Amino acid sequence: MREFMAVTKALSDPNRVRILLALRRGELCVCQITELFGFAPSTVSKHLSVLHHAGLILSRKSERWVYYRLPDKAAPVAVREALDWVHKSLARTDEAAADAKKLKQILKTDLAVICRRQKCC
Amino acid sequence: MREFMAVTKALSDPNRVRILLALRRGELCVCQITELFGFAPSTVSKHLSVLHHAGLILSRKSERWVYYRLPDKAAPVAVREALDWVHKSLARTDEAAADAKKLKQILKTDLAVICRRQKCC
DNA sequence: TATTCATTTCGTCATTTGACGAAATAACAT
DNA sequence: ATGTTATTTCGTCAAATGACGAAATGAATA
Repeated sequence: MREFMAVTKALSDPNRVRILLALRRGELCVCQITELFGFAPSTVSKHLSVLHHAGLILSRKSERWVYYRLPDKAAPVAVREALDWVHKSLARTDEAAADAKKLKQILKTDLAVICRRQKCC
Repeated sequence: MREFMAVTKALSDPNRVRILLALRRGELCVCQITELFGFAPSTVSKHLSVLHHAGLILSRKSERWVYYRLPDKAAPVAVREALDWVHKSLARTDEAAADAKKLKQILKTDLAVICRRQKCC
């Protein structure tokens, strides 16, 4: 029950759900997600922490960056079913399409450039 | 997306999830659920309203009482999958068992008696 | 060793949430 | 009609949530 509620609470914020959808195509680092949403890095980090704590995403550190990704088949059943449900319900929505489009542009740009962009202004 | 978030927000409170589990065996009226949880009737009513708004439960009025129940197969796919996920994940937990046990006692008692019990003390 | 930099943690603030009791509502009983 | 009663709505309050910026962390680089 505790774990289940961690998942439902994680899914109860639309921006966290957007993150799960954005990760569909593969892992992303924090600054890419920050760029996609236009939030402060600390805000994105907190959302990622909630998702991670619920087991809905995994993390990996490489060079300067922390990458987050969806778990593989080995994930607990409850987690896998939750993710399937999210994707089946929302993958074809306008919101997911808009995010996917913006993400495509972000992925064309060098990581270091994106990260530095968030400091100024 | 709006509807999906209505469902996830409804599922993000443990007491609302408990209500969904309690309805597994069949419809219940508000005062039976109130008796089961020990909350104020207004609190239970609010929870039921959130679940109803998300499409996770249906209501029916009969005599003095309002009965709530889980939707049938005709429910939207997103709703049905959410309910399946909840039940598959939690039906066998200790919490669900404890509620089911208490509910069994409540169902033995006359409705009018249960409702009146909530007024006093 | 010191610096840089991506990320996280912490403190603050406005908003939302979940609890309650009191009052309103609506259906039934007298 | 009047009163009873189950449920809902409303207003209030404490606690949780989500946003931010500032400061801390920790790994890579100079």
